Amino acid sequence: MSIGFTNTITTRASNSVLISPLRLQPRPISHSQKNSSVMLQNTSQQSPVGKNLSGDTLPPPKRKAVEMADSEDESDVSLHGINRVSPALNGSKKISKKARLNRPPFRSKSTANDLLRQREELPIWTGRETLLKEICQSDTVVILGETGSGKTTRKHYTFRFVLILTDLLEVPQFLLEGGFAKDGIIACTQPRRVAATSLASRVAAEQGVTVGTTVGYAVRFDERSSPETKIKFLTDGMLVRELLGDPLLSKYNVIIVDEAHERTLRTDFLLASLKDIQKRRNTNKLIERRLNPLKIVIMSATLDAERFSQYYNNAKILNIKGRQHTVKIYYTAQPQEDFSEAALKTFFQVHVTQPPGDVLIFLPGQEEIESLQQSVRMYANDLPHDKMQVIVCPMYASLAPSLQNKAFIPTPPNTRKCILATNIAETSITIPGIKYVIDTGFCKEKSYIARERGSAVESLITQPISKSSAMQRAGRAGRLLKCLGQSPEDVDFMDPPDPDYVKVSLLNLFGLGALDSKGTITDTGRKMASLPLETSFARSLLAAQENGCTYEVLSIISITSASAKLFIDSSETREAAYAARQKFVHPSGDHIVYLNVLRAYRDIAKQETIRGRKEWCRSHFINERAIKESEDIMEQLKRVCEKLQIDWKASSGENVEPILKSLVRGLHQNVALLHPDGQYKQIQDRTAVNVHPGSSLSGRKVSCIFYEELIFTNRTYARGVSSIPVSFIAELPSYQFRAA
DNA sequence: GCCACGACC
Repeated sequence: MSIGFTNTITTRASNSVLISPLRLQPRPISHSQKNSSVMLQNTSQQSPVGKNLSGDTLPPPKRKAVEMADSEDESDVSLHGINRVSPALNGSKKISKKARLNRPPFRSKSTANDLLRQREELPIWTGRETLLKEICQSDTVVILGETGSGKTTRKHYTFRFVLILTDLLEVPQFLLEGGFAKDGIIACTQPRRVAATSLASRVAAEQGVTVGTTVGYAVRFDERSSPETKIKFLTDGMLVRELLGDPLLSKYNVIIVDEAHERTLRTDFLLASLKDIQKRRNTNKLIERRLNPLKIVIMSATLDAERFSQYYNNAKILNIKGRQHTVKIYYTAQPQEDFSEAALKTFFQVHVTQPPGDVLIFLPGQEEIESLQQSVRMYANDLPHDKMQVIVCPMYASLAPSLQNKAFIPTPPNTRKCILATNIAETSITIPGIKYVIDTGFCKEKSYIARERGSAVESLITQPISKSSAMQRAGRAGRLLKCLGQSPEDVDFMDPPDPDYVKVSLLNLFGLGALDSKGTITDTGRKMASLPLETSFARSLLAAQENGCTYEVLSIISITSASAKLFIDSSETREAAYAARQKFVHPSGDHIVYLNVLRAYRDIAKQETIRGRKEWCRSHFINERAIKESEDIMEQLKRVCEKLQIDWKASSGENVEPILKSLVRGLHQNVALLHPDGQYKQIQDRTAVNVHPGSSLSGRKVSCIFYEELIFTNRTYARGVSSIPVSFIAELPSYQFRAA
């Protein structure tokens, strides 16, 4: 194995196990490459799905099952067929350099007609009629894309790439072409924003329209749809939000729930709501009111399909077998100590030995991506001139959108794109032209551990549950009188949340004033549910309305709701950053610091150029992206406030008392008192908390603190901490619970 | 005297 750069990796290898040249093991996903087949078959009645998945022993198709020999050579591996430039290149393993250079940029070729021809070659097309017929006949259909023989997680990822991006993407278009959108919209929900937006662009291109016309999308802060929109991709959270305003989702004829197997609380809640809505809409009474029956299409990639089917009254399961070997996956022969280095080597091995095609590398996080990005660039520069160029595209959620887009830009001729992604791309990103996937295997393991740790933490778990049940209550309350007073225990979840957590969260909602003592939603609760915020901050905002400081509290909430951290923090710059931050400090603690930063930035923004703002942020170690995101959130919150007739302009000026009072109202459970032994103890259960060293209150002792969240590492740390007089908490319900 | 990552509204 000769890779010129192997010897030059020294620094990191010296203190880790030196990796001998990697033995690559290309493992096709499908166990039966040569004759992989397409099955579109109803399997729900007679045979359990599991049998079909476990091997090739599918029962003889009862209905219209279609089998098709795989006509594609294995080396033709374009997702969507996008990088299939000319038929001459198709399927040929060796592409001459000349041919590569002659490749036209594919964008000019990607007319809707070309795309249609490519689409028609997809396996799922052979089962198009069956699929439409089934959806026509049944209220609910479950589409299962099978994962092939082995079911390791890694294979699973790749499977999703292939099937969802090629075949399952056809489903909304079939429905459109099959007339399901004549007087209503076909919705397709996605768990992630980037999936919703990129799928919309892809389908728009295939339909030969621009995004926002027939094909559109809706995600937070970004909606591109119009009255003519027929296929709408949206995040599941967005659809839940629409539920609040339109409890029967009346403008939708079909709702496709993609990636249903991911089973977050949001999707579970959505699935339960859809089931309920379908029951209501598909009764005669409502048909009289001219509401179309609702069709539900569940797309799942796992054996969960059977459970989905049971949940929806034995809905039919359509089993799609697709070309599953269109992406090669490479593992290293042995587990690698230094996965970054292993990934680097593997990439260049692929690069110098394999035919054109882009490479996707999964890495655990931003840091690893940034470092690997540098390494790849460095080594790519040293490659002989007859090798392909390398373009490195980082891809992680907190990356600026413009930089993220780089990965979606078609790869120029004689070039290989190297996409470095976190598990943002794990499921449903549409990156055309990916041919090789290198999975360090690390991101999954890491996140698994994190999740275990997370689930041990009560406060982290109960939060989303409480939010969801608040919404659910609001959604139900909005429906009509008669649904009022339904308790969340009555909602027909596939897997009901742990009753203990439900109890805790209901108690919290009661403490926030969102529920009355009978468990009925209050006006306050209804308002809270219509704010796109955690329940705690939603309550803080309403308190701010009473206290006349909505502007300040909105600002603070916006900062804390942004995904990026406000302060840039790394061990090297920590001291400088600390010094720069001093000009924003306030004796009360972190929340007023946020406010001060935001105020300062807004002043700067008024007079400075974009470059000036950047420079200001840099010199103060402030993350401008966090500020921009928070200003986006603020704008959105302002609009919601206007709808709810909350005056967002009310300001308490320099008086911080009402601000802190409002914040602690929502965070009433996150309060700790200083005990004589010098430790802070939570008022609820008297367990000890420590102020996080990153907090401006670190090292100071004050009598009473409240905080945004607890982080459990070696010790229990409170982050986002402010000091308040003890008198502020006397009237808080949690304090009264404690006394009682 | 300090641990992530990712996702949604």
